[in-house]
Amino acid sequence: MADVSVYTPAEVVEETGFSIDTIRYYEKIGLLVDIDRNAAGQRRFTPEDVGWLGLLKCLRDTGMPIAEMLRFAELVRAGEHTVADRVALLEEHDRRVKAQIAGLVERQRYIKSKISYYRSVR
Amino acid sequence: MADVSVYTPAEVVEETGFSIDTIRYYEKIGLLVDIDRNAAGQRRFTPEDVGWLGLLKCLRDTGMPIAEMLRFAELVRAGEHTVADRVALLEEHDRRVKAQIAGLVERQRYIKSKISYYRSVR
DNA sequence: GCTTGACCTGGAGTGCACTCCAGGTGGGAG
DNA sequence: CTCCCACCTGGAGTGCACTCCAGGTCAAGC
Repeated sequence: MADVSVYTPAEVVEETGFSIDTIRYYEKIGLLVDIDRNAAGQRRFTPEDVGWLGLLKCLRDTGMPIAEMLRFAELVRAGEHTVADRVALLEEHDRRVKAQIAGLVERQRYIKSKISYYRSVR
Repeated sequence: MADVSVYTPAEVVEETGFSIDTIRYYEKIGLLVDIDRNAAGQRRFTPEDVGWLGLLKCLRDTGMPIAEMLRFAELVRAGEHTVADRVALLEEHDRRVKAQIAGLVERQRYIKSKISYYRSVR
């Protein structure tokens, strides 16, 4: 029976929705550090790694550029004394997400009005 | 006194928020057709052109790929009998925008919870 | 009349975020 | 024992949507 607290690459792909190539890429650029390896050199992920990838996925899918995720990753690695900075970074991002949603809602109104217009002339 | 129903490239940039390079690029790939020229070969846009660019901006800013804007542009050019197809295309896009907003709202919750967590351990 | 600057063209270059590939290793199922 | 398959590496390639550049034209304000 497999150790449920260790994930193979395939399991992480399944779990996070990232492709294996993306995960390797993230490790290469330093978004992911200190990933365990088995004797054969294959990656073995902890639940913490999977959780971290989940957060990265959330940030990526809300439009955070990699450069900023990297800054965040460095804050996390730097230790507890950076918690305030992390909060600041996330709050800034949260504001951008809010603006993004507002913009989308606004534009959706325009699209809907266009649809109504087309319906009226059909 | 300038004719208010004719826009220079600079005015269109001001009006639409697109860069002049993007506008030329859109003309090159066929998102923009039959743009008037003055004697010197410079572009002169009509209010209709500006309106069309405004719609393109909305579609672009809600994530529609150029290939699909191109399909839409072709429908518009093909004439009145494509109105139903245009509605279908816009409705499909509208559903994607809706999903996008929902995803963003959901992820924003996660970001906010992360912020709360950091605040609690600070 | 001259300068300035907005505009033109074709084509090359950029930035981002992956994605793919060749060539190779190691371990478990049959 | 052999096959297969998941995995490995470094590095090249991709797709999208612009963005920039060199070299040139024209029109209007001073």
